[in-house]
Amino acid sequence: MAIPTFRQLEYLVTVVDTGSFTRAAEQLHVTQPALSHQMRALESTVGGPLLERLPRSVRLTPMGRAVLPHARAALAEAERLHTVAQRTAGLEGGELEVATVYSVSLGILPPVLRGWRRRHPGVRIRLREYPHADRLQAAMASGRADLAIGPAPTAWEGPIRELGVEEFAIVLPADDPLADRPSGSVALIDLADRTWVHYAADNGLADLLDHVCAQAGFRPQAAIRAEQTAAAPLLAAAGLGPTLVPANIVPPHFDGVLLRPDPPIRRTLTAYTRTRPDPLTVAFADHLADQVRANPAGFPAAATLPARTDAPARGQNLLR
Amino acid sequence: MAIPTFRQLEYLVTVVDTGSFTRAAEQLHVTQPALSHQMRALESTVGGPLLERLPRSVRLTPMGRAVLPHARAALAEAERLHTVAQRTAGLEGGELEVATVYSVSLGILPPVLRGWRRRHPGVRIRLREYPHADRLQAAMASGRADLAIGPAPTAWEGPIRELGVEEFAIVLPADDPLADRPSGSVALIDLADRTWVHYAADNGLADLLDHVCAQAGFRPQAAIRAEQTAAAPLLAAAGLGPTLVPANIVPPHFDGVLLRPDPPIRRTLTAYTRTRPDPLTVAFADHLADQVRANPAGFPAAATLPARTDAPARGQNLLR
DNA sequence: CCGCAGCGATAAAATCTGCTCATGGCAATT
DNA sequence: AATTGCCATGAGCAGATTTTATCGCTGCGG
Repeated sequence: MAIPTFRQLEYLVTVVDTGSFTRAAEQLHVTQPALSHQMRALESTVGGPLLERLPRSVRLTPMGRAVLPHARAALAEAERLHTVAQRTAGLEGGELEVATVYSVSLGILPPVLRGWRRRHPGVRIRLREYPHADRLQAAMASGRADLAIGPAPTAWEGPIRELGVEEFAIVLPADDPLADRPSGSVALIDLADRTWVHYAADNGLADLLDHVCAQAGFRPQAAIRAEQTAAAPLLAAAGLGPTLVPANIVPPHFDGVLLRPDPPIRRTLTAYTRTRPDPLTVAFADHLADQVRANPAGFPAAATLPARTDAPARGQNLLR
Repeated sequence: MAIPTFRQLEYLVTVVDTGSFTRAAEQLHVTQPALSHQMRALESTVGGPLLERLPRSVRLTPMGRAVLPHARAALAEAERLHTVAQRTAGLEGGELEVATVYSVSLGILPPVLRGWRRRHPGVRIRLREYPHADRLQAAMASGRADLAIGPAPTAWEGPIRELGVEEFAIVLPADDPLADRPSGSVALIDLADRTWVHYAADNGLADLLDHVCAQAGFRPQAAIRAEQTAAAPLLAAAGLGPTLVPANIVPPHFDGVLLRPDPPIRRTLTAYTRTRPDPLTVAFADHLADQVRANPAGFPAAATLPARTDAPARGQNLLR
């Protein structure tokens, strides 16, 4: 089955709309014989005459009348195709798939997404969350998202963009003996005999907590292992034990206390892709980097952090 | 603006559906480089990458995801276009525009259309009626319909197909002194002193009546000029005066009398087109000729003629 | 009636497009 | 390390599309 060309369909529609081969050829900036040829070719393709050539006009045959609306529709879809491509290239449309770890989607991402939505209301973001940076990296490697945001990947060959440093805090209840230290900081070793609000085994923060405590010379005993990252600071403030969280995921109206670990605990955040990213992904990464630079992921000023709920369900479309 | 080709869109869709360039190329019976080239060309046309090439798979970019549904839709329309063309060529679809004179649409055409509909239920007929054969011919010459049915056109260069002869009858009321002639015929001159049920000036039957009466040696006085062709036999049966009608337009349950004019008055009916007609028009004309040959437009057997109403409005879609 | 304008079809030449074959580079698997 | 899987790129060729030139037909106006 030979298929018509968009060119032929465009010729047909223009001949019908102008009422003549000659005027259609002018309008389309081709010569009349080219148009005549292509009309013949189209008629051969569909298996019958579409136009009756009258001395001073043309007229659709029954087959022509049946075919014309579909010719128009196909051309309209091609036009739409072009329009959505342009809109995506111009950051006015399209959908971006972003993958990240739980803590990032609680911390730095919400204000970033808010800013993005304000500037590019036509672009949708689809977010996928992973509990552990390793799983994020594996998903990204296997083609799961357009852009990953999280701790720097290991042995990654594609483009990596450094966003900044995420700073961690110790959370204690307000009435803890260490809560009102003038320095506002605490050495991990001073919490060695505490039972901790730890994290579920598959959460990357569990590894991090174990690692920094090991470096301080002790192994943290778990009072509870939080399944949801956002629950950890709340449980710690409630007195179940200290916990370690990225400072910027802590809610503003928080009845616990944040102390700086001494020495400080930081983690570099990056945005990375497999290959040279497409324009929309580049634009989003630029926006992300600008926002994080303007609002470093350190200790919160209370006024800058909005109220939070639990992490959104996986794959949920956050915007629009 | 460069436009994509259907081929390129087909390539895109197949790559996405098969998940690989190589398998898509196999499925489409082209080589992989051809496909690779065309994908590159398509991406250049739309202004950005549509596919991310992973080591063992491909993945749509945001722009690719935006574009894909429109690619599918355009291909679907091309397929529909082909389908409707085929259906029209196979007499299963399409719409035919038929032009005729009032008397034909009362007489020979209804059973023809009924038969056509039974055999080709998917084909629609659009009927246009004209009061006079000259107007029918003029309309046809100016491109008004696909096919004309009526008296043979004068000085016509296009294809003409003879259908047969339409026979005329004199209509009188049942109690007319001439009503029960054993011969069942009457010479026009015997009605010379009557006032007639004539036709409106623009009706071709007016010319015909005047012409045949002039040949018989008199000029018919009009008691009334019927605007609707179908009204004439009814008015004559009601006693307003004799009239002359194509025999086959007379209703079956008719309380008037039909007499054969002596000598007989006949008119050749034809189907004609401007140029060599398209397959659907040919098929309809064939059907028409067959039907008229099987049921000549002469004096009716009462059982074969259905009840009738007034002529349908112009341009009304008769079927479906 | 004739000349001219309007209009689409056809042929030949020029140009463009789409495909194949050959090959290279990279990643994954054995 | 060798092999397989997979896409990209370049060169060449055949077919498709367009342009230029011309013809034939119809309609219009003088």
